[in-house]
Amino acid sequence: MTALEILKQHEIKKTPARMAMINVLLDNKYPMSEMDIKERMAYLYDRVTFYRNVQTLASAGIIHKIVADNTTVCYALNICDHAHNHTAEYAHFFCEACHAVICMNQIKIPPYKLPNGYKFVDCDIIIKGTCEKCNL
Amino acid sequence: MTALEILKQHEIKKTPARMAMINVLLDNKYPMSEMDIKERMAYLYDRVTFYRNVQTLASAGIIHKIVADNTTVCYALNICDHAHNHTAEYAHFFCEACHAVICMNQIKIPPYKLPNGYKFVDCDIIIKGTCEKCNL
DNA sequence: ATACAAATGAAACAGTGTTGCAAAGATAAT
DNA sequence: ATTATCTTTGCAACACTGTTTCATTTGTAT
Repeated sequence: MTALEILKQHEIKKTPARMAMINVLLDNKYPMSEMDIKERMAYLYDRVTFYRNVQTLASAGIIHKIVADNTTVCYALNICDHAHNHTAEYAHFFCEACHAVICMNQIKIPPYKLPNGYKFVDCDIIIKGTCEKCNL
Repeated sequence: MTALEILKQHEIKKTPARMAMINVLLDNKYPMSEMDIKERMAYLYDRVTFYRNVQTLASAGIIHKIVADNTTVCYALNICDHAHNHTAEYAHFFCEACHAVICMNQIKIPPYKLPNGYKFVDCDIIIKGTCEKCNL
């Protein structure tokens, strides 16, 4: 999937800022922070445009936001090799040592039973600890 | 449990700022944001002191931080009516309409199996939706 | 009462996310 | 091709969150 194909498939207009953003995310396997993305977008980067496109791409289902911690927010493409099911959701791992955010494909979000009157929309699971590399 | 008893039990020095903070949390059942707490602490409030005491009280196990969303962070006492087990952890519900953060005692965090090499420390589950009151 | 360590408050700063507005770019119709 | 329209962009300005530094104050044990 190229950035252009992704945009066309979701009927979102192709703009340089969006193309650059998606391409940066395509080039990296792991979820990236605003800073990570900014560093790789160079002159095409404007913070307001970035946040507006985060909104646009997220509500189109192209990317999702991962809040690992209130000071660590990452963005990742919704392309999962292992499933085409866009509604399936997964836990994320946050390494407290290197601050990497990693998608835990193995850990799916179960169907929680909320008390009467509550409506479920979404669920985020953040598992904190130390990652493979940091445990060596 | 009074604020003083809580501090003594954890061998944390009694100071006006800490007493006020714990008392505000004792008076409210639901997790509170910095703003919520500030509004109820009046002249005793200084932001730096607040954040330092969040650290102190959290690492002593008196309070815990709940990151409902990157722009919604709440703090709550670790007093659970239903259990003395401090290591047990629960999911939290975040109402997208009124932004209330509610402890879901019913939903415990299961023992997730991480891939080899990963070390588990902690886990946060945030369930998003709309609450009782907002669904009326 | 004193002495020492811990806690506080103020100023300054960095990062994140938003709003308003004018300019630029894309789209469609004539 | 030209105009009209709508979307997107980029900039300035702002609000909020969280941290660092440092001088001063306070708590507590003796």
